Amino acid sequence: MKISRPRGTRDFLPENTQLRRFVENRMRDVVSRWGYHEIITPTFENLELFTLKSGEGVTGEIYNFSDKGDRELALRPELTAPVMRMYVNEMQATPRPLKLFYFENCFRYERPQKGRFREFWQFGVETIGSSRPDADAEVIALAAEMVESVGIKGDLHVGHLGIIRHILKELEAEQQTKIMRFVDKKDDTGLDDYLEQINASIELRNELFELVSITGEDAIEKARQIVGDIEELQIFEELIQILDAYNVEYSVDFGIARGLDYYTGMVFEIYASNLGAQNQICGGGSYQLIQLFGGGDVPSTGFGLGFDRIMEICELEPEQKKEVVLVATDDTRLDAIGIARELRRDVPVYLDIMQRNFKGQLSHANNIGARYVVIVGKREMEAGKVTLKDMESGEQHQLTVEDAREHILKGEM
RNA sequence: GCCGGGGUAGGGUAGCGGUUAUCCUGUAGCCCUGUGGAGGCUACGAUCUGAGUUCGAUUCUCGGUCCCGGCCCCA
Repeated sequence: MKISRPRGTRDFLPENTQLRRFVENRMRDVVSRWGYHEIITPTFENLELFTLKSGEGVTGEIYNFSDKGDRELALRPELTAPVMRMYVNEMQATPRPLKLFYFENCFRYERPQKGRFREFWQFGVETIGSSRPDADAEVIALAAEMVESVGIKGDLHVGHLGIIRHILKELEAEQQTKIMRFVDKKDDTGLDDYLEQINASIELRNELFELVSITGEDAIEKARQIVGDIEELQIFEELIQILDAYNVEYSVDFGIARGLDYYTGMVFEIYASNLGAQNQICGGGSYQLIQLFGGGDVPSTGFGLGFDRIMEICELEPEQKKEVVLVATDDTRLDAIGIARELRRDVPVYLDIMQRNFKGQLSHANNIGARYVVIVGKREMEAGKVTLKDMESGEQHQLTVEDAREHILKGEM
């Protein structure tokens, strides 16, 4: 009987894995150069960690289970909450701000479709301890650079929840949430109907529609005409100035609502084309979660990148390793191991373990696309040398092991 | 949770009521025990699953499951 993969999971074959690691390392390079440090949290947590902050619908997608001690656990559906939990548990006395990143798999019980799986990878960044627009801008600029670093042209939208909330502040919390949902979905007719239903004032309606449709260079000015010179707008303006200094391309979009309610101020999203319905590759903003988990009143800003979606559209190609196949005969098999050990100091060496004959080894080298073959035969051993063969041109020379190694490293013959 | 389209060797496919289930590719080996890629030969290897209809199902019907896409959702 054949056992298949669980639904929504994937196997990554060598070629694909190599590409994934390559892309991952590109992004890792970027965050490291920005002074962020990697952390690892557990694959599973107490279920409560994830149910505490989220609303209905969300909890239904958690992979949860009880263990043999009847503890209610859950495979992490995301990493922001675990990171905040970690901060509260053991990093509260660390000098602020903290600049952290992670690259881990997450699990959600959802219907798989393009760019969406039950096990997926998230690359994320969190800064903890600064409520300044400087932190927000840095995080946005970092996200933009990471996306760019893997050759993706993303469409970055930046907004601020404080501004739309200012318009809605007279309404009940529940009504605000509903409105934000419509705004986030860009569902204007649904929004209009809802405003009608709750008897919203004409002013509010006009302001709201105007605000979410603002675009262009003078977005801040336009917003100011609608909501007045409120504090949130000043902060947002400062953020925009810093973003300009980073030389990041973006559009102001007050219609970003980010679905959930724990975001407090700045919010942003990055979209990519060619991804069907799941075109968002990155989302983030500033939030307050630490108090919820029993810590102090510490502001944070962060984002998560959907790594699998990035892989879906990423066109990078990793540099091909110059793999060398060592070909030996029966009587030189043991000598070959010694030579392999020398070469392996800096080139990947493939050694036969099938006791294939000479021809078979060469043929296999050809099949796996080896660039070079190093022949270790009786004749070579007697001369104290090896034969280096270029599989593309067929050219070959007898050289010392050291010379062969240098030729291979330089990629020449 | 809802709506479409699909599942035949490892990969790609043909057959659409009765076949030894087709072909290509792959892998292993031989022809060929110190020189790969071509060719020939041999071996390996498949009807997603369960029920029903039928003398007979890979083929038709229904359920399940998995894949692909869309809706909902998306921390």
